[in-house]
Amino acid sequence: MENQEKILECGLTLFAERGFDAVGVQEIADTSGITKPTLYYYFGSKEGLLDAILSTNFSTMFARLEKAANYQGDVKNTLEEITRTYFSYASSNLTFYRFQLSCWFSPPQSAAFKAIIIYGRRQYTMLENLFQRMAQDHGNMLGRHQRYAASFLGMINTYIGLKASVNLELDETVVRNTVHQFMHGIFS
Amino acid sequence: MENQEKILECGLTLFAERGFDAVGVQEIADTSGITKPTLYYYFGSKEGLLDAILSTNFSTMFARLEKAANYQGDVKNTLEEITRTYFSYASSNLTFYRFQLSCWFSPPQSAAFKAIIIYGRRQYTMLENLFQRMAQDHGNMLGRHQRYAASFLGMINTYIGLKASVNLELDETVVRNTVHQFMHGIFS
DNA sequence: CTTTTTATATACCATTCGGTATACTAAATG
DNA sequence: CATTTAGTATACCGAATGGTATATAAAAAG
Repeated sequence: MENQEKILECGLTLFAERGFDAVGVQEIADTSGITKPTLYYYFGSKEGLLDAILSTNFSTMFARLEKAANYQGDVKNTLEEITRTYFSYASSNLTFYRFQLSCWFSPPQSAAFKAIIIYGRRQYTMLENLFQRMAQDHGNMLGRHQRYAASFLGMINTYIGLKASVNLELDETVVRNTVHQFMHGIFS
Repeated sequence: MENQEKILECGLTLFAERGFDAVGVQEIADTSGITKPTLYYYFGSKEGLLDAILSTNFSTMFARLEKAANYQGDVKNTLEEITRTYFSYASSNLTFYRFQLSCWFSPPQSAAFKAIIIYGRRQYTMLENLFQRMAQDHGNMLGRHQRYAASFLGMINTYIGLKASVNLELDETVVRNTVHQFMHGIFS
């Protein structure tokens, strides 16, 4: 494997285990089998490495999500497809997904939060736009797209958390239950 | 204010702003208007200070929660009372509540996570016991207390998150909606 | 009154931190 | 062949890290 990829992979692993601030650049270099100047050659700084880790991993996630968010009139179906995509991506990229969540919940002035905020906003924007399109067909959803986006993503992340903490298998039943429960919260 | 309390307060503020690892002991001492040996006299280590911050703040939260978790046959009422307690505590102790959440989502080998794990477990245990008592009256809840506890707390934290991100007022309506939505997820 | 205990500060420790100046090598480019 | 460019390593930097040995002052206890 190329040195650059090796650094990205080891960086993610170490950050996900102990956190961005607790891992030193030296340790990342040692684990990757390279030296510090090589790391700085590719990523410029420790935060540059974090940015690169988030950027590369999120790009594949967003690619899948944007396909799933293709609303054509069927609310339930679209929300299920998005939920399925989140569950599937989180299941097969659990290290990254958990790390990304830890960044999102990090203190507001921490490096981890500052680095992830654009990707968090991008998820919200995608979901808000989706709920706005849905509201054109369902008047009772109007003007609530922000809350829908936030609570929908919160619910998805709750169930992804259940996978780790209670060994919940994120199968098709859970997908349907999640969306069913969310829509009941909306339409009643 | 006593030096000890001052350190606890400044420590919480700084940790909540930038994270446990990113804040140095020296800065906490300076902000508190004391010197490092004084901090080490009271708390022994940086992690000792973190433990003390969590311990003192959680003790009041658990005191309120355990009163609220007094199930006497009315599921809806009890869950609403717990939700109300969480919302109320989080609203009036937002700095601590957000910091506590950031610790809970921290990487598994980080100091922050190791320090908070016993309080996280205690919340789950309290909720699991509650759902187990409820299952004695409602057979269809049997054997699911772990998932109920995790998803209930997840839903509560999602709505507390909405307060910060979308300015959602956590009033009585939200309390009832949260429990209604959660129970619909259970009973259908 | 002496002694112990509590609470505080000065000054220091070794180690690690993120980051870099410099040199070297191999491959591509002219 | 000469030169540039990409990639890598040695050896170093000042600053900050968590933590402490020691001294001191006041108060409590004998």
